[in-house]
Parts: sequence; structure tokens; C-alpha cells
Amino acid sequence: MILAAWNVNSLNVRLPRLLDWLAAQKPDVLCLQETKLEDAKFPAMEIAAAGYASHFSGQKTYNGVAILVREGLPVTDVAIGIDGYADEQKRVIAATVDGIRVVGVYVPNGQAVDSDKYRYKLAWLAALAGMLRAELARHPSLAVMGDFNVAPEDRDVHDPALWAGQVLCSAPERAAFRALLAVGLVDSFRLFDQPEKTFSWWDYRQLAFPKNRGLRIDHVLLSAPLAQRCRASRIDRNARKGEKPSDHAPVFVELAADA
DNA sequence: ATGGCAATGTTTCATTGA
Repeated sequence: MILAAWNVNSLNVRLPRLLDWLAAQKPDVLCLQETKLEDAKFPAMEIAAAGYASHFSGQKTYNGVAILVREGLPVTDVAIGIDGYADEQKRVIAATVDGIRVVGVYVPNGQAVDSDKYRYKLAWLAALAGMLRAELARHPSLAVMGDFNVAPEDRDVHDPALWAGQVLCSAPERAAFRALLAVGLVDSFRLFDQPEKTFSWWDYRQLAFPKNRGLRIDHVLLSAPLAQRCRASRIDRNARKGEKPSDHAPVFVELAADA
């Protein structure tokens, strides 16, 4: 079982690359972030032709999330948003796929420390922690994946001194990320030895990608039963190359069959 | 092997992202 997450930075622009990536990687589940599409404009037909069912929650211009599931896998209990937390922004979608509860998230960026958007980000992350506590109580096999907009540790940052205290790296954001883990999840990437300076996002500007000046802000968090089954956790850096890439690379995990 | 911001809509600039 392969679970993946990718911030595509406009599904409209990235659809050809998405279809290529699905054909090459054949994930069972792919969570998308920043689709930037109203539901009426979601390219469900094209994705169905590639062998995937689509579940989505979008809006014009900003945000927007989706879960794509390989044809034939059972999907139940699709849910939108964070229960009890009113939010106009479409950032969360959940579904149960073949016994695994998958939650796809697009965490707010936060713009700048101490801005209104930063305060929204921290409040939003606290609400997400509450939601995940309830999800885990109901679903022991829980995967939470997407763009968290937090680099959890200095080793997830190309230049920690440059980013120290900045948005995506500030202490309150890192504490909020650890609070998600404290619900009963692990950062799957750190279950394995990884090459140093592995990142999931690179700025479009200033040759950031060829210089590998990036951050690891996209994550796959797993509950204990799924961590047991996890055989690999990787970032597909190749997807950041070539013409019109997203600024994010897909992150994905391979799970062994349920014992 | 890579590329010097990109995507969107309010459109010829402003806003947002991270």
C-alpha cells in the first residue's frame, strides 16, 4: 500500500504532471493540496480515466484539498473540514480507504510571525490536534498527510541560522507540530535513516532548487499500527524538476500488508 | 542535472505563497 501527499500549487496547471506521476508511481492513495479549484471545475473525469476516484473540497484561487484513491479500493466516510471549527478555507479532507483512515491537510502558511495569519495558523493547528485525537480514538490505523507548513527541526532546514525564528520554523509552530505527534503519531520520515538535506519544498526564486535551498514541510504522520507496517518513507525530489513544476515535491510511504 | 518566481483574478498590477 502506497500513501502519498503532494501540494500541486494549482491542479489546473499541474494536471498533466499529476497524471504522469500517477502512472509512474501508482500510489493507492494520493492527497492533494492547493488545488485552487472550485468543486465544479475539478478534473474528476481525467483522473478517473487514469484509474483514480476523486474526493475533493475546493474553492476559487486559494487552498483546496482532495483525496485520490486507486480504482477498486473501498472508500467510506468522506469528511470535509475540522468538526466544530468553522473555517471558510478548504484545508482538510478525510476518508477511510481499505481500513485506513486518511486525513489530508493543508496547514495555513502563517505569512509572518505575529501576523493575523500566524495567529490563525496556531489556532488552526490546535483545532487539528483536537480533530486528530477524535479520529485516532475511532480509527487506530490513522495517516495524516499533506503540507504542514512547519519544518519540525533544524535538520529540516537548508540554513537554520537564516530561518531561525521565521515563519515555518518558529518555536510555537514547532511546538504545535509536536502537539500533533503527541496525539499518538510519528513523523514517518524519521522512522528510517535518511540522506542529509532532504527537503520537500524549494522557493521558485534565486535558484533555490538547483542549490537545494529547501525546507521539509510536507509530512506523512502515522499512528502506531501503521508505523509498524511502514517499510519506507520518501520524498520524490525528481517531481520538482523540469517544466512547470510545483514548488513542492510529493511525500510518500509504503506500508506492508495488514498482518 | 538545474535554471534565474508562479498562479490567480481584482489583469498589465496586487495578492499570496513559504
